[in-house]
Amino acid sequence: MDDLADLAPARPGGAGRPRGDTRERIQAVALDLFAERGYEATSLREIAERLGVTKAALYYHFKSKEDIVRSFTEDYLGELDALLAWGAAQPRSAATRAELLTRYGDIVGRRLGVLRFLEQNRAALDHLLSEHGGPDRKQWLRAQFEALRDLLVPPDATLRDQVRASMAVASVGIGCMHYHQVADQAELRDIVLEIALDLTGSAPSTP
Amino acid sequence: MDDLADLAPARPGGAGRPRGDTRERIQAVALDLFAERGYEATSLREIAERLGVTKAALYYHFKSKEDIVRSFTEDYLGELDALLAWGAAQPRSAATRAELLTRYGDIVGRRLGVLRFLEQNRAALDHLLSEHGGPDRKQWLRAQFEALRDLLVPPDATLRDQVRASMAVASVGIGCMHYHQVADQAELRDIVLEIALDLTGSAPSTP
DNA sequence: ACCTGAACACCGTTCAAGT
DNA sequence: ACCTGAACACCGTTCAAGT
Repeated sequence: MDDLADLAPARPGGAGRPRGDTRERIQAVALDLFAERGYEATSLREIAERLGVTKAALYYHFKSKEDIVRSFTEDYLGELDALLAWGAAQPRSAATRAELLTRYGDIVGRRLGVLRFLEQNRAALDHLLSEHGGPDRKQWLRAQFEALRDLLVPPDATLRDQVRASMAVASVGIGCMHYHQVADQAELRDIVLEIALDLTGSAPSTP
Repeated sequence: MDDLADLAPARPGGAGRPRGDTRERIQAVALDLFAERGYEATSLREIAERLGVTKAALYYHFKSKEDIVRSFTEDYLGELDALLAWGAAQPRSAATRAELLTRYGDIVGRRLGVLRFLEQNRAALDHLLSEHGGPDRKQWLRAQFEALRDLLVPPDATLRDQVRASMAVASVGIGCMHYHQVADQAELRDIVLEIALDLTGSAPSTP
């Protein structure tokens, strides 16, 4: 049920296994509470109490509340950046579009917990992610969203095609997230990609 | 600007307008800040300072911070409830679907500021709107979203058709909101509705 | 290395008191 | 009716101190 398995601490100190798993437990509890009740509405006291430590103890593992968020979002954001870089280097063909949407679905599908957190905390995020990437990183998520959309349409696309490309991107994210509890995730992926490809297929109005 | 006290009654019977417009100014400033920086991240001190009053003054006009939110969301939520009630009483035809999506677009288009606030503050909202409607009103927005979706598909619809209907609803909201700055809003409405109707049109797989 | 206790300024909320 | 000043418990954060 948790997708935090791949969040290794990457702590220095040679070959010694860091026996304290407190850091990872903080991440797991925080992602859970932040996604469910919201980032601002969740206090560090709640997180600490759930783990049986004091508030101050959290500050040994993370330098701030925002830092906890970064620790489980940066991987996702990095993968998205990589996808955008790859897409920018490809020809703007139908095959590229299909590949972009498929890979995007993979990234999203692998980190549904993080995506749910992002969706639920949009307002808090612009303020949170200002460190990631450049300096003027307000509206970060939106910028990434639009970058992906722009790879799906020619630079001079009509408003109609832009909107349709936007909805293609949104379909993948919203579809995977909203239906994350369905049994057959492979079927869901097919459905979502069919919608997304429909929307980016040129076919202006011919039946 | 002198002292001749206006002993005006200040309460002309029925729904008397309080001559001070402080209440509405609070609403406007709050909606603005809540949508931009987020509900939790915006303090009452900021709102009060912008209006040149003290924090405590806000509590004369609203009984809590949440109450300010309710004051500008209840109209929108009421209209949605009315639409759902209307839809539930209609036959589940293609004409009804088109009408539902069109009316939904009208409601959304008329209150983009509120919708933007709702989208940006999803996490805070479940906690906020627990008063509205019944007692167990957690996940309120989601419940309304799914109710609208369910009016667009038969009760035994396939997963594919359910997902497509979800995306139809989402298209209207996201499309209107994401492209709220475009000049020709009528054109946008047509584009968004075309997408939504495409997605709810039965056409299983025939091109 | 890992954590605590006490302190800091700030938050939403209340309330007696002013006009 | 409309607003203020001071108080309340809580928040994120810091830091000297403990093991």
